Amino acid sequence: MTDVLVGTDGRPLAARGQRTRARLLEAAEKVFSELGYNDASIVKITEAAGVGQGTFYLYFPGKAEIFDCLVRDLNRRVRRTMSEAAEKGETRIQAELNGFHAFFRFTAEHPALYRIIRQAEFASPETLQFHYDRLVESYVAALEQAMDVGEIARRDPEVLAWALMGIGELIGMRYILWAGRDDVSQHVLAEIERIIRCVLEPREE
Amino acid sequence: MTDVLVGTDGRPLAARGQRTRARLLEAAEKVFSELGYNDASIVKITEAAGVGQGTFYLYFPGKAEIFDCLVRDLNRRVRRTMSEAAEKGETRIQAELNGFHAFFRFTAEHPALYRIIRQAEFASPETLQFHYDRLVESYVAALEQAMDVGEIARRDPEVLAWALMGIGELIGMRYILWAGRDDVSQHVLAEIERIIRCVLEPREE
Amino acid sequence: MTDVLVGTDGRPLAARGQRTRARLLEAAEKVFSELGYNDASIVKITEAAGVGQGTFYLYFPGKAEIFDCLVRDLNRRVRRTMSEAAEKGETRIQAELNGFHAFFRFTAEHPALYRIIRQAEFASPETLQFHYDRLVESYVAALEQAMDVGEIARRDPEVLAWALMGIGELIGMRYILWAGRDDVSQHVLAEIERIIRCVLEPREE
Amino acid sequence: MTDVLVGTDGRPLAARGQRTRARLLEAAEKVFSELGYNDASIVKITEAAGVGQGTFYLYFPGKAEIFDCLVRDLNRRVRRTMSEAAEKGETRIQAELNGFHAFFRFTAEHPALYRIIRQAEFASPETLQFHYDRLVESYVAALEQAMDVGEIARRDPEVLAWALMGIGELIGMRYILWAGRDDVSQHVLAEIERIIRCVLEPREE
DNA sequence: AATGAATGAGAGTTCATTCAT
DNA sequence: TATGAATGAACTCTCATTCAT
Repeated sequence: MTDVLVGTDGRPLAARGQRTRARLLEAAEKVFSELGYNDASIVKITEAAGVGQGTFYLYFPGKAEIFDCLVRDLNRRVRRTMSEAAEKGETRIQAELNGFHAFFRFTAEHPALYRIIRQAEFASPETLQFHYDRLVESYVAALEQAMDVGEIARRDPEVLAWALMGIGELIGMRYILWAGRDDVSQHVLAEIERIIRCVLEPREE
Repeated sequence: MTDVLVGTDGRPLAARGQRTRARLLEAAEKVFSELGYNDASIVKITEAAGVGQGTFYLYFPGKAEIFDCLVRDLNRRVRRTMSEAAEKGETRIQAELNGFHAFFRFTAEHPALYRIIRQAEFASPETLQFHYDRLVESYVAALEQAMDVGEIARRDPEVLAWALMGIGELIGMRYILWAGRDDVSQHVLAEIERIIRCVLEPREE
Repeated sequence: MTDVLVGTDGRPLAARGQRTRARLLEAAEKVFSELGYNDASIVKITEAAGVGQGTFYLYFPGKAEIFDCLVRDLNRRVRRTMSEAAEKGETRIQAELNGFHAFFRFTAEHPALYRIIRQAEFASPETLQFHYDRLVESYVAALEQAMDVGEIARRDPEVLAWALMGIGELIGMRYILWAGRDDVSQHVLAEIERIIRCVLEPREE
Repeated sequence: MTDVLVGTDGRPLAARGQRTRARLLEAAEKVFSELGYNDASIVKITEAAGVGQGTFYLYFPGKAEIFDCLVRDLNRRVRRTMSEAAEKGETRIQAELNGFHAFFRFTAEHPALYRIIRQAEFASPETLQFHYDRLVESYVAALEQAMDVGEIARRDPEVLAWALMGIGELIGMRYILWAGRDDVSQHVLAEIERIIRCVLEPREE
């Protein structure tokens, strides 16, 4: 049930058009993640994609729109990756830990997600909110379910979701992006696990 | 024991000069926080400060430098605010909770800190790291001390510090910045407190 | 066997591009010669060429480069003009005199060459040297040949070349540029001829 | 019979003022000769002179005026130097040769003369003409006198003067300025002497 | 479906000059 | 007599976007 792809003029894209569009998106991820939103330029994207400057505007109305498109795409992928990893967890807590780990690996493979997102604040605020909101949505659904069956402590699931995302985000930033690593170390992973367990495990209070 | 302020030419500033420099910094905070690093321009800053364009360059070599200056300034202030609040806590955990709350209030008063920092990734990466590193430093010192006296659970203090900062950052972003509020609600504050307590309280494992 | 013209991006120019480039060069000659290197500005050049400001940078990386290009172009033309004129001389001395005269006429038609060159000292020293060196080169070749066959007095051809150029330069400046004339008067031409003859004619010493 | 020095306001200068003015002129010669007219700036001149920016305008109405003043000053000095050297010549031709040599030495000591003059074309055209005209004047007087007594060949003294200046100018530029030397080599000097002799010596034609 | 030449608003920056002190 | 903070016009250059081909 994939949406049908259309060009700027609203008409659906033939096979060739779809390929060009895909090339542009791929180039955009590369350029945006290397240069950031502002220093990325249409020329650089089209050059990286190997198409003419004007061609860009056949597929995207402008810089902001291809950026949005890219972020939504990355968001979809990170959520799919996380939920797939979570499904393999036997307990709900294990599932969350798996999701966390999947998030770190995705971050390592797509530094773009980070680098881009963090400057979307002004470039495209709705997109930034969209990104976080969708992640929270996924989290909340899983957390509520686990709370209902008593596998994790009962709290406001939304606040909890934002807190967990915050942990993931700064740990990923510090120990993957800035460390230039492919994954967080076993040590950090273990520490994170202990923290997450403390937060989630039900306990007599 | 304040550093002596100097102009671009290296000469110390007279009273009038110091006032102008302060006006520029104030204007810069406003402009950067409203428009973001990239859309902020020297003209806009000087207009907001009510000085001529050329005047800017008597005090700062360029946009990047006034940005750095501003971030360092805000960083100093947020850390001071947090540690002052922490000092009033009777237990160490209470101290951390106070610090968190102070952080939220500072965020509400200086949305600039957030909005600006989050997009410094490309504009001024060292400044971004400087900001987080100094915050972590402060955290780590306090956490280690508390661990030593057994007031909080023993963990890797650095990982813990990043995790706590992550929580503070996204909660502040969601419940203050995006909510346009002056403080987080009692409810959110209470939830956060429970989470922080879980993370910090020593327990038999 | 003309070099293929390329734009700033390194790609060869289509017909339309070549026309625009030529318009810019023509405009640059006009603007540079009227205003001088320093007071000439890209805006003025593009206005004179009837193109947008940005267009300039599709063809030249900057002011210095279009200047260089122009000087090299003029240099090529003045040397061609001089050597064509020289070829019609029956004796070698007559050839040199013809060359001189051609130089004066060229000067009258392209005051730019003068006005521009004389202030390239700081703006573009290599270009200044290039101009004189190539002229000297042409002179030296001709003078050496004539010395070999004994048609002119034997001397250090390089020193002689610089001396002759000096004569041509200041005479052209004084009696054409400053006089605002199309050519030097018969009288001045005759005087110059006598001087040149003295310098070149072989004599028993 | 020195002119009385006045400030911008027209009032004559006291001893202190004269010293400041002299310091400014000295600094200007240095800055102009190193940087050229256009890249020289008032700030640089006042810094080099060790005075405040505003002080400049107490002595000179602007950049163009101090430039003029400097050129006139240098012109006076080069002419004095040349005529003093010439006076020591026993024959008139020897006198001219001495003058030439003095000119080369002056050039070596004051590269400013050259570097500055060559770009005065647009910055201050009258000053450029003034410079050459005064030099020609000196030449013409000497040449006419020598022609009258038959020591040198009779020609149009003005054309001859310009030709001689041209020789001196380009030789000086090439063999002193560009060569970065203190004087022209013996070889070049000898060659120049032969050329000058050819031009000046009376001969049966 | 694709091109790339052309545009012009707006960016950061410099500097001759003024003027209150 | 001397200062240096302040100015603003003008500069070079970039880039998202348009449009004729």
